[in-house]
Amino acid sequence: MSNIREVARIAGVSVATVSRTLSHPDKVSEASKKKVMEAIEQVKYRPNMLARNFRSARAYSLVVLVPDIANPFFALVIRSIEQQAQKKGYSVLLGDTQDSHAREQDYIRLVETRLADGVIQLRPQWDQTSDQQSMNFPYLHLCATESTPGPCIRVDNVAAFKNIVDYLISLGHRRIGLITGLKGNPHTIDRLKGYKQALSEAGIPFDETLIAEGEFLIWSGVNAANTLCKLPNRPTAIACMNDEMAIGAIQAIKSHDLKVPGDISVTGFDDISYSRYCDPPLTTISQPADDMGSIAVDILLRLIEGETLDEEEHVLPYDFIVRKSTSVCKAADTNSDISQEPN
Amino acid sequence: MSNIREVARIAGVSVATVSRTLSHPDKVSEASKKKVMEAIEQVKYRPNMLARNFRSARAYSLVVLVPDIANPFFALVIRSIEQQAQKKGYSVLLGDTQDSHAREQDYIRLVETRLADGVIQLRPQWDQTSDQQSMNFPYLHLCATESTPGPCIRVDNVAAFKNIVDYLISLGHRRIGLITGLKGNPHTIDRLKGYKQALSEAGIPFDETLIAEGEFLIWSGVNAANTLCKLPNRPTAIACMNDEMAIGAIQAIKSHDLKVPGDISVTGFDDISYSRYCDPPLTTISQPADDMGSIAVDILLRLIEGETLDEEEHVLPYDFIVRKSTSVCKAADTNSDISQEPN
DNA sequence: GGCAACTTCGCGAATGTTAGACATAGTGTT
DNA sequence: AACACTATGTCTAACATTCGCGAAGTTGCC
Repeated sequence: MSNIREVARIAGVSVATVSRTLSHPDKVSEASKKKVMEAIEQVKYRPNMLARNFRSARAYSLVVLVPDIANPFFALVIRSIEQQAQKKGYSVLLGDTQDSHAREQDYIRLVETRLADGVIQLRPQWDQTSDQQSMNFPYLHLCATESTPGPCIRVDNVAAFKNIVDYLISLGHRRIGLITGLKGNPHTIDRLKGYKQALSEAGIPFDETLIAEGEFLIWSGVNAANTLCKLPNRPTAIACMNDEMAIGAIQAIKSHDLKVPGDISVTGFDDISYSRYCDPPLTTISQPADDMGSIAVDILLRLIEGETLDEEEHVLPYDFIVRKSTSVCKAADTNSDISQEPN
Repeated sequence: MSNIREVARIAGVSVATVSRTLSHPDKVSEASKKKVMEAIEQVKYRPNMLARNFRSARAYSLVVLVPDIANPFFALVIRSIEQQAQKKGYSVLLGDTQDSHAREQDYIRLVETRLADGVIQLRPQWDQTSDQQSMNFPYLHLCATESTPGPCIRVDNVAAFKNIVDYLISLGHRRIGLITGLKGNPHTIDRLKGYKQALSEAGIPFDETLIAEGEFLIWSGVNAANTLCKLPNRPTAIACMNDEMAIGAIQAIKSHDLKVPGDISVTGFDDISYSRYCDPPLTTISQPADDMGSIAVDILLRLIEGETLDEEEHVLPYDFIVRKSTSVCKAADTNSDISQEPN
């Protein structure tokens, strides 16, 4: 396999000139450049990037840690990360951790051993104490929450979820079920906060029995919705903490011979592509997946370059999307304790 | 940052012993190993893998080329690839090409420049002539078709699709619509072949007007199904070349005030997770995504090790999954030219 | 013509690791 | 005491590239 020396020999220049031609073309005369390019063409030379990276002590690659690539929202974000990274000359090392701490550590070791320059973490930070002190390398939380320490990008989950519940209340709903993620998950915590804020502002008492725990997966939405449907006084609306659970919930509700939204309104979160095409199409929150990915790469590269950020936290806007899975509460008059003011 | 020399100094052994401890532990006494490990712990030494890879002329990474990571079937396969690769000590470089030839070439260059050891290609091979002669490095087609050259893994798309259409015919359907992928796509070609085989065996003439072209994306399923529903003599069943188009088709059919499967049966292909939860749940073909991924990694690693394969083509089994989106053809008696024999 | 400033390029060092050749010391076996 | 074996050290080479330094050449200006 041809190397830089052979190219230099054929082009009749020094090894350094070949190197400069490829890495700093502005420092080489046109004549030399031409000779070098011809020699490269002739022997089909491809620079050995392993050597280049070794010499420059940079891997030009990023690790993306994701709990599950099969989650369509994560897939969208990663698609955007990959695109922006490639544009900037970086590769993406995919780390699907399946929520395993050990697997995550394996990928972090890639940075410690110089095989990657930084990490974009898509899993939210569960416990504040554990990791961050040891993360003395470029490390960025995407899909972060209010409690995330260090550099992060996020949407305002509290406000977004409050937005949804406000809307359900404006439709006359008073008994609003909630399908959460796992209890300790920061997204669960933030969105639950939004739910409670909306209820509290409307003067609706919080009712523990209307809360069902899920795991952000379709089947867990099915189970949780089944529980809620069997309540003696079942809710007239169910807000789900993501679209997948909402899709599962819709199926479960239908299996009880109830109509969506006629008997129970349902909402999601994320706006995955299936939300638009399920029956009925889902009212949900859209997060700016593309922007999140590209901004994350830009910020991480600045960290890699050694810049210090003016502000660690970047909060991006979300969209509230009303589709057909929500409607006015038919049983509104039975909850007559509060006057409703639709807008 | 600490290097191997410093560890050797602190442990009071030679550099060679440290290297041996980490790379060939069986050649080092327990006592030395202990000293070395303690020194490593003390200075938080992490071997510089850039140097190791450079020295061994191996990147220990694989490129996975995928047309679109947001396709849930591809996401499943990649999840499996990543898992198996990590188990074998390899990293996965994600290359989402969005069907761009240029982006694909960029990733192939990673192998030419030694930053990756091999490629797993999830896009099927469109034109036989273009690439393969230049692929003189470990290169493996996953999701391949009958016409794929070189090492490949696939299911029998022809037989699988014939299986679906056979089933529809056994339910009494005679006018069976087809929503394809793009015309030149090898998956389209293979599955169309299966469709035609099934019709031909049943003595049903092929009707060009029942074929609608899609792009394997939800919205294209919507458009194609709209076209088929507006036909003067519309089909009683629609076979779709993947689940996403089937999900779109179901929505479109419902928007024409038709029932699925009452008026039109619908089938998919891939068995993505939403197929089980859409309304009605989808009759479809399940491909062994996990096996495909792990087998692909195993084979590619053998190619990287320089082995020659006994057989280049690996055909894996598929499952035919009957759910609720298909039913007996109500209009069967109007197609009375052929006696039906359900099984 | 002389000098400064700039451009272009070659030389040699340096990067961290591993492998191989070989020597040495220690241990246990015959 | 001779031998085999293991564990370890020493030393050198190798990997392909980049970078700092300085030499050589070119241009511009007075």
